Amino acid sequence: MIKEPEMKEYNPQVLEEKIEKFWKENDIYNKVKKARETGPDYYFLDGPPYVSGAIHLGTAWNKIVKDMVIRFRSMQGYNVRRQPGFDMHGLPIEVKVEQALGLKYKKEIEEKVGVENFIKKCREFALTNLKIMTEQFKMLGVWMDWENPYMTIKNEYIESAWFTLKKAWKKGLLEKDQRVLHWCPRCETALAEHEVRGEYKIREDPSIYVKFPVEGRENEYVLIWTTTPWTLPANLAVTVHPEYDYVKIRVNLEDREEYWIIAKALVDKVLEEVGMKGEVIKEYKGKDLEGLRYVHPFLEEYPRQKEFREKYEWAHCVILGEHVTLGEGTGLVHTAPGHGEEDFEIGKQYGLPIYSPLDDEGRYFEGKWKGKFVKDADPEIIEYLREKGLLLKPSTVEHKYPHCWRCKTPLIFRATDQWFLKISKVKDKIIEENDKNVTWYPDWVKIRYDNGVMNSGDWCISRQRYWGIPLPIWSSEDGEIYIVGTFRELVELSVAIEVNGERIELPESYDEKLRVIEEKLGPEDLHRPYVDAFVIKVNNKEMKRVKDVLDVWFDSGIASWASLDYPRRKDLFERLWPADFIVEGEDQVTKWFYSQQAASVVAFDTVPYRKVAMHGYVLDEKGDKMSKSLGNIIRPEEVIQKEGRDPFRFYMLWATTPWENLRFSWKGLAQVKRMLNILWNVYILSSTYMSLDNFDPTKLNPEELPFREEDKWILSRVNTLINTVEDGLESFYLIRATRGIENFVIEDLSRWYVRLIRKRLWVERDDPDKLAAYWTLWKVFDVLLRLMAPFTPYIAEEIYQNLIGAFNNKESVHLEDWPKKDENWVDRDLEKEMEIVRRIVESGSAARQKARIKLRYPVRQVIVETEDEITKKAVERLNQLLRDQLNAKEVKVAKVERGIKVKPNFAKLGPHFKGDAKIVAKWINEQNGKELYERLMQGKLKVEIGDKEFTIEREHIIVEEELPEFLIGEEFDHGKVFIDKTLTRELMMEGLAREFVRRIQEMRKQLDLDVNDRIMVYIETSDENRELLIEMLDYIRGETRAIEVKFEEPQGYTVEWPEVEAKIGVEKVG
RNA sequence: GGGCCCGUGGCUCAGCCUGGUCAGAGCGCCCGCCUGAUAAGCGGGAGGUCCGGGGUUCGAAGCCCCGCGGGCCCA
Repeated sequence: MIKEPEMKEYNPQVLEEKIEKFWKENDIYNKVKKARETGPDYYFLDGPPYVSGAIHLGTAWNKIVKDMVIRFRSMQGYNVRRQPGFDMHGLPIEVKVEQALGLKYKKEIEEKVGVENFIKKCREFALTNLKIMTEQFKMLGVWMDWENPYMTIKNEYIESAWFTLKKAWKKGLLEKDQRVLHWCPRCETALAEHEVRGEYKIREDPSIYVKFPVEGRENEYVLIWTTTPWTLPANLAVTVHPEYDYVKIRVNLEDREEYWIIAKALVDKVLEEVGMKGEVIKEYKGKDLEGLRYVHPFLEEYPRQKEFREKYEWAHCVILGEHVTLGEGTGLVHTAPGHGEEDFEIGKQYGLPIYSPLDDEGRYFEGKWKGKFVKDADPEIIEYLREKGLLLKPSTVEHKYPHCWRCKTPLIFRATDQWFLKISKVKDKIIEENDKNVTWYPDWVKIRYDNGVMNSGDWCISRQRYWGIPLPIWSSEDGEIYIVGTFRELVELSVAIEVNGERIELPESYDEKLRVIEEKLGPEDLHRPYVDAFVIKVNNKEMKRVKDVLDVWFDSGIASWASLDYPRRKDLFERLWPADFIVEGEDQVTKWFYSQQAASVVAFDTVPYRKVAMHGYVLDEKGDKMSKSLGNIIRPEEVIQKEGRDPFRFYMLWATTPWENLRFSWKGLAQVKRMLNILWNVYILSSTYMSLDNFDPTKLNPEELPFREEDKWILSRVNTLINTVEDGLESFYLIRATRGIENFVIEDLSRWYVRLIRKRLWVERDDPDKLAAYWTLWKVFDVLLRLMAPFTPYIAEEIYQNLIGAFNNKESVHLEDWPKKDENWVDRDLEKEMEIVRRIVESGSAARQKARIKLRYPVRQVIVETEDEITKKAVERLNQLLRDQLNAKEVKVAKVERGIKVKPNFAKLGPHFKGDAKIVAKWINEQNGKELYERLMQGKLKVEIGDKEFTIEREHIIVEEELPEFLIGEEFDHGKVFIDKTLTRELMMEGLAREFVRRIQEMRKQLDLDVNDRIMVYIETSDENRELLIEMLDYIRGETRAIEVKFEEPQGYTVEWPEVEAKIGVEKVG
């Protein structure tokens, strides 16, 4: 049974709390899951947010999208896997914990607190943040398995990573290699490409030109330029482009002449910068310079350089490289293979040593500046070069320089030993598999993605840190390695464990071993330092673990199978993998979308998801990023507290096409809230009447109900809406779904349908006409609430509970099936006609306004003038509706006869007839306008006026249409609408009666009477009014639920109404 | 420097794929209406070089090219 609604006003916060409670008490979430258990599987994979501790609008947007998709698919009947995930390892947490423990250097982790304690703190920190974030997500109404999230720190998960790496190893895709990488001297670890992305910041560095003396030639130099003087001790060559032109120039110094070798194109620029003059004396091609030897500036200071000079053929020589550009510098590039990517590559080609005299903290470990941090060495090196006379005009330059994404320390390039996944070998496979199996939303993201894949190199997966998945790589003294795939394998292969420097031999049998291990190391925990303790024996060689941990991006990259606990558990993987759908922000295109495909192709030779969608960023109202420094951060909690969860959710899916950035605007949110408020009002209206009449849709047979055209129309519209919403969701063009709903609620349902049926609802007794309207409203809600449930789960539930649930035998709207379009109700023509009718009503209202006739006063007729066939049909079929809405006694299609008024066009007459213009004008004014117009439309007209002959043309007159005075017209899309403003006595009577009714209603309201209360009405008014009203008393009684209307001294509640010259009294009866 | 995306009234955005009904909506502003959805609702009005410039076409906000500005990613 439909109850009178408890809350008359839409208050999201109160409503949402109530619904939360309802869901909780009745365990609706689990019932929804259970209801779909037998449906086809749908593997939704949550991209794991990093456990930073607080969600922001972007993360909220992300989860709202996901929740909507999950609810939608679930209603469609899928058994949706909805496990949330969290990314819990990695440097950010280490940095936070280091701060909390007051540690300044990496060393202190091992020396001061110990790895075990450190790991413990990291775990606690990650778990605490996970809890906080879970609560925040729940608060958004996101229905996921919060009790059972996947966590990258669990043993099962870690083992999954081991399994993957073992696969890579077996396929020859895991290699140790020396590589020049970004290195953070504070965190003392290498960083991968993707960790440096977006971390380039403007920074001021030295900019110097340095002269390298050419060996065996007096005063001759090759000229190089650098912004990292600290790399000069590691210089091993100078690279020139083989095809570019180079020159030797003679430069005059105070006491001598010098010869510099430099790129031809840069001569003027460099000379200007160093403030000298010179002349070209010789030209070369770059390739002619190959092999030219120079004297390294720090031969004495770095004895190793002397060794290199002797041992390597190409050391301290000019070499050739295609990567040289003429954008800046001298065209001769200082090359240090230990400190630059391209330097490294070209160095390898020429067989040069990879020299990098730095330790992990970025200090020289040998040479003149031994113990000095490189950036601190810069000024000293510059000064030293000056003393040696090798420096030219030092200055500084502002350029983009990469920084550590966690601690913001400037990074250095450094050659180190690292472990790599050889993605270069499977790149083509990634692109191919992606092409074959994955649908991208929107489709052009695929182009962006492919470009990203083609640009990426091998994946450096090792980090010299603690809080991460330990690399399962064990290595013997002579460098042989073995990759352990599971914990079981580790135990099986182990021969000893090392605890606190003490070696404990392990027994033979597996169970015995396990017992000893547990006794000495505690329960299984595949983190450091636990795993570091194992000594294994393979091929009769003892091996110890390589101390590195994994890049966190690898953690999330394996989520599609690791979250299923594969391979420790097989069934889920076999049933579900690959994932059906993932969706993340646009920064993930070359990150998570990529890391997953890369890891998956390595492990399984194919890609791990089928559909992938991308959304944008959340910006502030002005389009700026939200940041602490700008002070423009808006927290999700704040939004929810101020406006509510449903408005927030709907807004985020409504504000913009999902792949574009969303400018968060309170005004936009208010607009959405208003829409929901309107929906709420329609609900209040419906439920109030329905409860009063004990309406029960199950007791009616819709086939027997006398539906009016407007009923059929809104039922057609709501069925069409199913398509709109579904298409929007399927194509991830979410705004089409949300705007479709908004438009339906505001325009179709509230502004039009409710307006049309108002009077029918007010009728007493069980009028079939009223019941048809009830049933229609009810059906519209039945469909609409299901369509809205994924977007606004709370309000949909609240309305559903009262209006629908009891009759559908469902406990919650979220247990309902997604509605199916009922073609029987769809009537395209009717929808078109109604659209036209609305336009006609609008124009009719505008005409009324022009004529100053209030809607309360009926008009005799409305004439629609049109040539459009659909319009003609519409006026015919929807005639009653038009009459009601326009408050007209008759509405018809007809041609309005117009008079034609013709006036002389002086602007044309003057120049043409000169002095006679006035005579002609006078003549025109004397003619019958219509006749003259028609004759001129035929052609020119020769007339005699007085004794002269004139030729009059069409342009000499101005034609005005003259409407009958009683008509007021207004245009609409397909023609014109005319209001007949003739007022008859009958029309006056009706209008006046309605004026009185309105005022009596107003008084009922002031008295706070119930809809059912009966009243007595007393009217004191002018004789004319009384005379007009006397015939309308039945009508007035009916409208106001009055038992009697008397023209006598007002009694009871009495009000003066000067606008209608009346005093009215209202008295409640009974 | 490269790839992809975006640039429409004061504000937030549709429309662009499939060129042609005067370029749409909401908010804000101005003027009205309605009054048992009512601390709501409705109508009307003013307001736009559709980033700029070329081109294709009978016709371009829409298609193509070149710029400018913004975003993400890469270098």
